[in-house]
Amino acid sequence: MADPDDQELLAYVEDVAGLFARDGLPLITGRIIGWLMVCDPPEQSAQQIGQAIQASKASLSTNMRVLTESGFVRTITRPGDRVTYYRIDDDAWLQITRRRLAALSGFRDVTAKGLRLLGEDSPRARRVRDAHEMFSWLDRELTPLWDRWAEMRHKEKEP
Amino acid sequence: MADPDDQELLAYVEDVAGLFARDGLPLITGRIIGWLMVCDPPEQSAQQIGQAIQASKASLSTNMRVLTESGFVRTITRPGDRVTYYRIDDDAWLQITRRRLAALSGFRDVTAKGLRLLGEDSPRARRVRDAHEMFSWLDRELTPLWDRWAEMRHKEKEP
DNA sequence: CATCCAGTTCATTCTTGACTGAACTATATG
DNA sequence: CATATAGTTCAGTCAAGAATGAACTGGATG
Repeated sequence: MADPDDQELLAYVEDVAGLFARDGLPLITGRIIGWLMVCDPPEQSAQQIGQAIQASKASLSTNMRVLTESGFVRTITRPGDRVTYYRIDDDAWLQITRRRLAALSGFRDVTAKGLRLLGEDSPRARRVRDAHEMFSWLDRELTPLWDRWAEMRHKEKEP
Repeated sequence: MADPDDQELLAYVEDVAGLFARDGLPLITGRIIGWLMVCDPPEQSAQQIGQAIQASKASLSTNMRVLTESGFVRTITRPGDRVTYYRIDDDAWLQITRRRLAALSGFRDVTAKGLRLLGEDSPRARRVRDAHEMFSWLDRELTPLWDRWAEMRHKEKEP
């Protein structure tokens, strides 16, 4: 438990990668995130990551760029050291989740457009109208939802 | 507005298809849903759908099966008529959204597994632990969230 | 300056799965 | 019964994009 063997660790990394793969993300991207969640130390060079998950330098380069640009992974550099180290952002999962939920705004926008196209009150627009009401409601729920999370987190730190 | 021209309609169908494509769903699947949201009448045969969105009989057959099996589309049949008509389910978007949110339970399960692997209280598990707390909390929020939706909907019908 | 190596870029390979045509099954109609 | 057509199935085609090897860039070191 203090030191889980590599095989278990890698199996777990595959589990994490599987989560992302279901949403169409490349396996390697998911593996990197999975590895950065459990590796020791938390900071790893591209080479270390590549060895752990068996991926090429080129793949690492591409994927690390995507992950850092999207804010899920942070880079650590030291003067006099060409090597860049990567660490999962503390809020990576929060951000992933928030973005997934925020994507629902896209649905609401499309239903809104549909209403304009068919006429807000036309009988033909009923299907679009029903969906639009649901997405609008959900969107309004999301802000207070994340407010509650922030509040809860705040309380935990100062009990 | 009463009768939007075909070009606008098809452009809109592509918008809807785009929403689904972002999650890795085939374009045709999204087009079918999009078309069934705006078509007149709401019931359409596979042939009608195929003509509208320019897809083959074979594609229609496969996709209609997937969509009906997952409960997003309902079939309508009439005695003495070999043709099956399809209609979008009234709760299709609700179901799609609920399933998307429910998928977050998968994340929670994986973080739970991670904690068992690394040891709940070990410093090394901190990253997984933080994520697990967030997903657990979110999962607990979802039930009351959908309860509120049911309640709101109920009130609308009986003011 | 020469060397070494981290990291990037790009052309290429390869896998995956969406989509279709065509053959086939089954049901309604004259 | 013969015909026409709705719907299924399946082998084959094709495109998208994930992953890589190899060539290249640039900073650190002796």
